[in-house]
Amino acid sequence: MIHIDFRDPRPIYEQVYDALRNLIVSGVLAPGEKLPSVRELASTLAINPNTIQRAYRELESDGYLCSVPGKGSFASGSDAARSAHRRELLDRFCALAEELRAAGVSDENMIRAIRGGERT
Amino acid sequence: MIHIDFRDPRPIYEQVYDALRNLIVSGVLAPGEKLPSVRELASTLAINPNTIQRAYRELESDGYLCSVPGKGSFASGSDAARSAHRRELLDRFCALAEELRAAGVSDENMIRAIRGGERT
Amino acid sequence: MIHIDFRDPRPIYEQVYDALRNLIVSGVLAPGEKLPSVRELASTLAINPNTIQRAYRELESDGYLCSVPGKGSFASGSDAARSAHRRELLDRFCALAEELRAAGVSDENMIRAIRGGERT
Amino acid sequence: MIHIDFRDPRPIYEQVYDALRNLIVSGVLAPGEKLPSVRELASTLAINPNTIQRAYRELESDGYLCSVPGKGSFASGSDAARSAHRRELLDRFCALAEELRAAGVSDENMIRAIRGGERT
DNA sequence: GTGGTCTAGACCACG
DNA sequence: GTGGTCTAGACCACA
Repeated sequence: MIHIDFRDPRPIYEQVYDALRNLIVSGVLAPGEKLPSVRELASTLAINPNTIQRAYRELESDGYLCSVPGKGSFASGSDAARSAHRRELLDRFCALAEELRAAGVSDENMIRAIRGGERT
Repeated sequence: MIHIDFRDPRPIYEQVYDALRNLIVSGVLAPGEKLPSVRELASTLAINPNTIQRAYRELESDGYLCSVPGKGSFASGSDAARSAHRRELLDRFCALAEELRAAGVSDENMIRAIRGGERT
Repeated sequence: MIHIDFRDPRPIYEQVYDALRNLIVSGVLAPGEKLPSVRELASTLAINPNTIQRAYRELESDGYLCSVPGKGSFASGSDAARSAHRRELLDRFCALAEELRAAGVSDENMIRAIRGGERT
Repeated sequence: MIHIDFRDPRPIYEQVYDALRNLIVSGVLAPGEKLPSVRELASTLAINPNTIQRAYRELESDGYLCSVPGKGSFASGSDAARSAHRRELLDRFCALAEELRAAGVSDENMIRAIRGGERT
C-alpha cells in the first residue's frame, strides 16, 4: 500500500504523510473511509508508532484526515483539502517556472516539456 | 551581493550555494572571474567560514566553480554546467507537472499559470 | 434530538453531556420529564452504551439529572443547577475577557463583538 | 519564567506552548530575541526535551517563532501572529457569549461582567 | 482495541 | 553547541 525508502534523505514521517495524502486526495481512500490504525500501519511498515502518529497528526492538522480517539482515523476527502493541495502544487510550479525563465528557458520550451515529456 | 535569510528553513550553506550558482549561470559572474575568498565572504555575511567553505566545496564538485589553491576561486562559466542546471530544473518541472496532472489540473491551466501568473 | 459530530475532537460522552445539559437548562426537557433510557439513546445515536452511561452518570453527579433505579432518568429542572451553569459560563467569560484585555482589545471592542458579532 | 502544572489535565507541551506564546505576543520576548534552547528549557523545567521540542515545533508552524537548525529559536513577534492570536480569542469569546445568551444571560449582564469583574 | 502524551536515550546535520 | 528525527517502551483516556 505504501512504500518507504529508508535511504531517502527526507524524514520518514514526511514520506508517510505524502503517501497517505496522495491516497486521500486521489480518492483511493474514499471520504470517511477508515485508515489503518497507528499501531497497525507501524507494524506493517516496520516503523515506530510514534513516527506514524506524527504523520497522522500533521495530516489531521492539515485537514486531510480526522482522528477520533478510541475509534480510529478517517479520511476527510474534503474538496477544500483537495483544492488546497492543488494550490500548493501550483505555487511550487510557478516558482519553478520563474527559476527556469531566469535560467534562460523559454516559455515555449516549458510548455513542450509539459506536453511531450521529452526532456531533451 | 548575496542575501541570507535566517528565517529560511533551508541550511545556510545551501542558500549560499544557490545564490552563487545563480550568479554564475546567469553570467553576472563572468567565466573566469574571481570570487571573494572564503574568509572575506564569511566576514561580509557574518557567517561561520566553515559554512562558506562547504558551499564553495559543493559548488566546485558540481562544476560551477574552480578553486586554485593559493590563488582563489573562479567562476567556471562552462556551458556544460549551465545546461546541467537547466536539465535538473526541467526534470523537477516535469515531475511537478505530472503531479499536477494527477491532481486534476489540465495542461491549459498549467500553461496559463506559467504565462500569466494568475493561479486560479 | 441530539447531534453527535465524530469529527469533533471532544470525546463523545462530553458531547452527549453538553447536549443533554443544554436541553435541560433551556427547559426543552421540562423538570421531571423522563429521558430516554441509556440503551435506547445508545441505539438511536449508534453509540456504545458505556459512553451514554458515562454522560448520564456525570449529568447526575452535576445535579442536572436524577436517576431512579428501575424507573429511568428524569430531568432535574432545579434553579440551582441552572444558575450553577450560568455561574460557570460567566467565570470562563470573565477569564477570556481578561486575556483579551491583555492582548490589547478594548472593552468597547468586546462589547461590539457581543452585540453585533462583527469581529473587527 | 514559565510555570508548569503537572496536575493540570492539559498536556505539558500545550502549557509550554501557551506560556511562550503569551511571552511573545505580549512583547516580553522582543521580536528576534533568542529563546532558550530546547535542551536548556527542558532541563530548567525538568521536562523531556522531546516535549519542549513539540511545543517549539507547533509555535513555529503557527508563526510565533522561528527555529534555525544549529543556531537556535527566535521570537517572531510579527504583527500578523499577534492579530491572529487576538482573532482566535475573539472567536472563542463570541462563542461563549452565544452560550451565555442561550443560558438566559442578558447582554447587559455580560457587559457588567466585563467591566466590573463582579461575578455575582 | 483506539488515539494521545510522555520519557529516555540515541543519532544526524548544521554552525 | 544547536534543532531535528527516530526508536523503544510506558501510561492514560476513550469506546
